[in-house]
Amino acid sequence: MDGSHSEELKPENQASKRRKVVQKTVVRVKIEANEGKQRSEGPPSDCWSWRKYGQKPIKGSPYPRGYYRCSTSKGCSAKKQVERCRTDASTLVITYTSSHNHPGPDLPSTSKLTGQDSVNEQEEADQPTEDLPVSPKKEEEQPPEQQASLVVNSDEDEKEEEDHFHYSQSPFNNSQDIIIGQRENPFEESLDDSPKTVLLDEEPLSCSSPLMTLSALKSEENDHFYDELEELPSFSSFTSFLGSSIFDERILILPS
DNA sequence: CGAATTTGACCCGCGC
DNA sequence: GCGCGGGTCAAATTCG
Repeated sequence: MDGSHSEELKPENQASKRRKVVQKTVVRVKIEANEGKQRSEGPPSDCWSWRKYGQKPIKGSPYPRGYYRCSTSKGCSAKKQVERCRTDASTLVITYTSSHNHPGPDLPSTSKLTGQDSVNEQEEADQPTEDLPVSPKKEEEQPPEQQASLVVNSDEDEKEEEDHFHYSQSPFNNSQDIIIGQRENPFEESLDDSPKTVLLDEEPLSCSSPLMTLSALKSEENDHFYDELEELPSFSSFTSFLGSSIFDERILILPS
């Protein structure tokens, strides 16, 4: 009844899911320093709002994978996948797909940032449902050095996974270490009721942080840049700047 | 009442 | 050609 005509109703959606050459950013968040205290929750991602649109158990992993979509903007095709390392429950693996087509949730440029103009921020508002303006470009010519590192080969990382979090200190060539609000994982809610309350540094706070600025900037002016390389040398600074408890690893995955 | 979340079902790509 | 796994959508439910 519903599967008859429905197939022709969402051709694009399904097609979008196909293994096209979309770039993925894998962020590994090691949660351990906070232990026991701030187990509130909190998508370590950015301060954007994510709406969960699905969850599925992953083969070989005792933990399910959650699928989130950017709810800040309806036209935003930014997606995020949150899962736990099957070998290390303390390691949260977040995979970002696509990028945001709009500025932050509520901090477009209100902040003084670096004083410099953040560009006209948000020039999107053009392609609401259209394809991502930054995806279909030409990611076929990525520097080989990018995908050559550790990180997930797309399907062979399962065995490396264990070692990954170990030597997350990969060269700046392809990965930057950034620190973002670390906290328990969303899965906690399943085990615990998860009050979901802001205890200490909540997302909003992070937004004000330079990190947020980076993200926002990246989405706005580095839009095209982000889809090509996403090389944020500045991140390195942040690493040293915040480097302390947990470590974040941003890996750009470029399927050839 | 509205928005967000949850769960199930469906579909597609890939491997064997 | 069939099966498996992964990903997304849609409808229902729950919370604010």
